Amino acid sequence: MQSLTPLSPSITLFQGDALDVLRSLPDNSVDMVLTDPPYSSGGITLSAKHADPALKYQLAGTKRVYPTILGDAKDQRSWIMWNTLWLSQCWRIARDGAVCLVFTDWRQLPSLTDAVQAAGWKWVGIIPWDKRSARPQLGKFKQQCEFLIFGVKGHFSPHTRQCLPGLYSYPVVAARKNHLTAKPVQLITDLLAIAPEGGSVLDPFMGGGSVGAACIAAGHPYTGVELSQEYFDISSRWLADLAGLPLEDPCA
Amino acid sequence: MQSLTPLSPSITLFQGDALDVLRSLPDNSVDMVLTDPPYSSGGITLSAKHADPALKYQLAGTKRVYPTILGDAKDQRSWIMWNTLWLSQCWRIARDGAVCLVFTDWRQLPSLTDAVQAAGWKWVGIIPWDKRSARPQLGKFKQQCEFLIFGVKGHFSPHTRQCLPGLYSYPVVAARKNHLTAKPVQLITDLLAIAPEGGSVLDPFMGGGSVGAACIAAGHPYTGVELSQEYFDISSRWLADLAGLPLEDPCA
DNA sequence: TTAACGGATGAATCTTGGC
DNA sequence: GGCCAAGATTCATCCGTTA
Repeated sequence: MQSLTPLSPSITLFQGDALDVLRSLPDNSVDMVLTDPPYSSGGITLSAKHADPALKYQLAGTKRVYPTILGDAKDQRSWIMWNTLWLSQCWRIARDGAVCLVFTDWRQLPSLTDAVQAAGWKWVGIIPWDKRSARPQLGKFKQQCEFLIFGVKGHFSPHTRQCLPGLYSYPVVAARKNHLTAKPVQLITDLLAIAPEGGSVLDPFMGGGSVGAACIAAGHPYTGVELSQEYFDISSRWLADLAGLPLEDPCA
Repeated sequence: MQSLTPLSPSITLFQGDALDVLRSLPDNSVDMVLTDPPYSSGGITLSAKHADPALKYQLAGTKRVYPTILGDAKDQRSWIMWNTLWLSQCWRIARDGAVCLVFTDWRQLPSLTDAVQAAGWKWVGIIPWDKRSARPQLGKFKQQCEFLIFGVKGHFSPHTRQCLPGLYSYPVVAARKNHLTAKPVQLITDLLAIAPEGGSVLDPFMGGGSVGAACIAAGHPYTGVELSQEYFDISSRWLADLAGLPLEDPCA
C-alpha cells in the first residue's frame, strides 16, 4: 500500500488494495461513499470472464486501448462476498446518516443489493443512469442504463431542500474518458447533491478519477483508492492538476 | 374460474386465480408474456403491508378511489415462491424463443430476477420505465422508475430489424387510469415491438386491461386473466369496446 | 396558435402517539 | 420496548382551461 498523502489537505489518494486501505481508515470519518467497483460481469464462460476486461468489454476492432483493469475476474459467490467485505469496511468508516452510492450493471444488480444490505447499509433505492448510447441489439432491448444502488447508514436526514431526480441521463463521451468505464464528471457532480455541504467522500475504486474530479469542483474532501499503479498515476496527475497543486514526488 | 371466451377469436379473458387458469392452458402456445403482478411492496410493518393497497400506495388526501387490488399482501418468501409458480406455468405455456416482460418496483427487483430464473427463463436484461412524475422525496432521490425484467425461453431470434431502446419514458396520466397502477397504453405498445408480428400475448394479471388494449391496437392475440370480478368487468367492457364487439352476456 | 395558470396526483415515507 | 394506527408532508410534472 502506497499513499500519496496529502495531495492537498482535502484530497487523499492511496495506491493499493481497497480492502487493505479501508481497514486502515478510522471509524465514523466520512459522509458519503460513491464508487464504481469492477463488475466481474460479462463473459459466459470462465475463461471469457478471466479475459482482460479491456478486451472483454470492448468490441473487436475498437482502436482505443485502455490499461488493464485489475480484480475483475471473480465468480458470483466470491464477488458477492468481496463486495460485502469492502462495503462493511465502508459502513464502519461512514458516519451515522451517511449515504452509499455504488454503480452496477444490470447483471450484478441483485447481487449488489444483497451485498450492500449484508454489509449493514439500509437499501433505499435504485437510480438508473441513462448512458444514452449503448451497443445496438438487433431486435432486442439495448442495455442503455447502468444503475446506482442507494443505501444509508442508520438514520438519514436530508441535507438539501431539493427533491433529487430518480433518473440521470448523461451521455458517455469517449473522447473524455481516461478509463474504459469512466463516468461523466457531471453525473457525479449531480449525485454529490445528496451529501452535506463540504461532506467528505470515500471512493475505494478510483479508476480514472471522475469522482475525485467532481469532489474537487464541488468542494468535498475526497479519499480515493486505486489498485492499479497505472490508473493511480493517471488519476493522481489529473486530480493534482485540477487542484492546482504540484504533484508530490514520492522519491523526494 | 369463469371465462368470457372468446370475446373475439383473438381475445380470451378469464376471471379467476392466475395459477388455476394458467394450469389449464396448453403447452407451447404463446409468443410473449407481458404482465404486471401485484408487487406486495410498501408497508414496513406486517399490518401496514396487509393494508388495502388503495391506502398503502395512495397519498393521504387523494380524491380518486379505485377498486381493491387483490393478492398484494404476501411476505417476501411467499412472494418469491408464488412468482416462481406462475412464471413456471408461463414458461411451460410459452413457445421456444418466447419473451417474458414483467413489471416490478425497485424493492422487489432482485427477488423477481430470482423468480424469473428459477422458473426456467433466461434473464437477459432490466429495462427501466421512467414515470417522469413521482412522489417527492425531500433531499433524497425520487423513486421515478419502475422496471421490466426481461427474460427469454430457450433461443431468442429477433423478429424485427429495429434496435429497441433500453429505457422508456412515458408519463402516468391520472385522468386516464382505470386502475391504481395502470400503465400507459403507449408504453405497452412500444414493448410489443419485441414480439413477432401477430404473435400471441399472455397476461396473467390483467388489471385495468392496458396490455389487452395495446394488443388489440397492434394486432396481437391476447389472453388475459384477472382475479378481481370488479376489474375483470371494467377491463372486459373496455376491451370489448375497443374490439368493436358486443359484450357477451354470461347469463344468456 | 401559443403561453401561462391552477389543480390534481404520485405501486410513500416519516413522525407521533397509543396500546 | 415493540408493534401498530393515524396523520402530516412534499414538489415536479402533466393536463385542461383560460388569457
